[in-house]
Amino acid sequence: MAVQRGRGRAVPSNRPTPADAVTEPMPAVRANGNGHSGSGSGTGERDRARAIPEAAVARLAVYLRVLSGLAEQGISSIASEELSAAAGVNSAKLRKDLSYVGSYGTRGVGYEVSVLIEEIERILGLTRKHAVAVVGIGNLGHALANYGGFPSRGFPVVALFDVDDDLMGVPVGGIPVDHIDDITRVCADREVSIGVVCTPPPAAQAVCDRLVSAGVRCILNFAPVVLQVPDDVEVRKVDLAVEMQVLSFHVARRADEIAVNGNGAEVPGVDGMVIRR
Amino acid sequence: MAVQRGRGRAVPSNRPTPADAVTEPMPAVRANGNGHSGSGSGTGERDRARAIPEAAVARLAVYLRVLSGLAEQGISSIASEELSAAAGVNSAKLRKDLSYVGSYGTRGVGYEVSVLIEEIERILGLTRKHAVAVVGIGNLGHALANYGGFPSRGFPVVALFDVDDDLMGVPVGGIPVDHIDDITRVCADREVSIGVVCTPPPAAQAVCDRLVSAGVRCILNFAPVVLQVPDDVEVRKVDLAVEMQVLSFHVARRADEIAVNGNGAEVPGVDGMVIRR
DNA sequence: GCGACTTTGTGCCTGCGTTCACAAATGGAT
DNA sequence: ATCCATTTGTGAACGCAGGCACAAAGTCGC
Repeated sequence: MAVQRGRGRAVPSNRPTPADAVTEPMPAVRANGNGHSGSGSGTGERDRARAIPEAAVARLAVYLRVLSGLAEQGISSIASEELSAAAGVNSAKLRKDLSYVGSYGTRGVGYEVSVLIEEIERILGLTRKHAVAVVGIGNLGHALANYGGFPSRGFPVVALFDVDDDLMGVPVGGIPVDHIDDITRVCADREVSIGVVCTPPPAAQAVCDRLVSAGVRCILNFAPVVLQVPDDVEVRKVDLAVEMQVLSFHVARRADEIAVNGNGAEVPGVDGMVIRR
Repeated sequence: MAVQRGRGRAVPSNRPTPADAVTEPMPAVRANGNGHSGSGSGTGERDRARAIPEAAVARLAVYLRVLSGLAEQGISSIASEELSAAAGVNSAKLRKDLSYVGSYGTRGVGYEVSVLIEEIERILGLTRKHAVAVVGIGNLGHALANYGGFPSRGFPVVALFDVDDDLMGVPVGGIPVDHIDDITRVCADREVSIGVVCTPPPAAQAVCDRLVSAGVRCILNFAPVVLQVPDDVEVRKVDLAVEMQVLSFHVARRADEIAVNGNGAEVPGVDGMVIRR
């Protein structure tokens, strides 16, 4: 998509760069004030180089999907430039991301699709299946239970929970709904490793607590509340209202800019990106 | 953890400060948050205070929800410390985020809930409603059409589209489904400003293109593909598979850590990346 | 009216993630 | 066998975001 960012930096950046910054050895106590949500993890300690940036992990998942598509098309080899375009990222970033996984490219040639798929799956822990439990079988819960994208990617939905007596035993997407009170037993029996919270906001924290005490250590939260969990539990949050509001912000910003530009002299020297339309 | 980070700063290297370095504070032109579509943009332009970091915008939406809850409980005033705890962030970060909105706090007291709600809504552009169109009325589309969280927050769903003839005219969540071929007319009539893509992957790009040519400038994409759009269109992506895979990564990492710790012998020197399997 | 106390707003520092740019590695051509 | 074209892998620079700590600013009690 275009965006010719050709000569990005106009003018040989003066900016002498105060290189002097001989910053001290740096104590590096690595506090980690926590701050769950997001990477949480941290827990510095002897974390050594193992650290793959959270953002990179998310992109690896995207690369993986693109690669799967390529494999289906019978493409067996690809260069970073092309792969990065398909994934919508900068090629240098792609190469660096892949370097976290290992060195599986061939200079002058590119990467072998099958190898990359294998290695990324290994890093993402997709070599084994992760049983998923969905809690809260409302609109969204229904949709997720029926969502084909999960099982096909190694995330079989093995349990559904709710409190509504009318739902008990009713199969949704092939799985009968269990009562939330049985969550501990059922999760243990079916070896659930990921819990998905789709309950109304007021119930979310309680449900989360029960999942945690049932041994679930990874939670995907769709409820618009901030879940409090122990340090060893990983929470990812998908908040539709927030997504919409961020879009709303951009609508508003855009409207403002148009108002400004429409009025008067446009600032010169703008590097493209004018937006007007 | 603990790690009392008491009086940390031990004599910071007294940088002589080469006066020249008077580099402006630089507001930073914040454009297009969502990854791709780089558009590095040139360094700060004269972009008044309108530059709010994307991450801060997302958090403002969270604060807003918390504040709404407080208002319902009849709480009229709150300090940053308490509000930040409820939102799950550091209090300094909260104050900084709010400072992007303006100075509406009272030192020694805190913030008035109603004022904050009003100002955040203003910044996020929530003072006017944003009509939403959902394309692809499958499991997820159904769920979204019925999702009560949207209308109640200023995002009325006003149109539904699909290609399935059996769905035409069928009301879902009170709105009859229209054919995708009518998208331009319907979107114009109902002044749709946000499009939500819930189609199968192969159809997503085409649907996106049609939304764009229908004048929609903000898109929320649930399809697992990277949408290509013009620079003036804002796309946010929610990718369930990626979320799951990130969780999977953490499951794997955790398992490794336990294995390593349990074993003891940690490979020395190796470039980290232990993981082997 | 004044001093003690509380809480905001923000300058500064630190660290992370992104990008640049180039050396190293490899295949193919001569 | 050597050279050239190509593409990877990564050291280093850069810029943004996060967090601390403190001055400013306001409240409350006396």
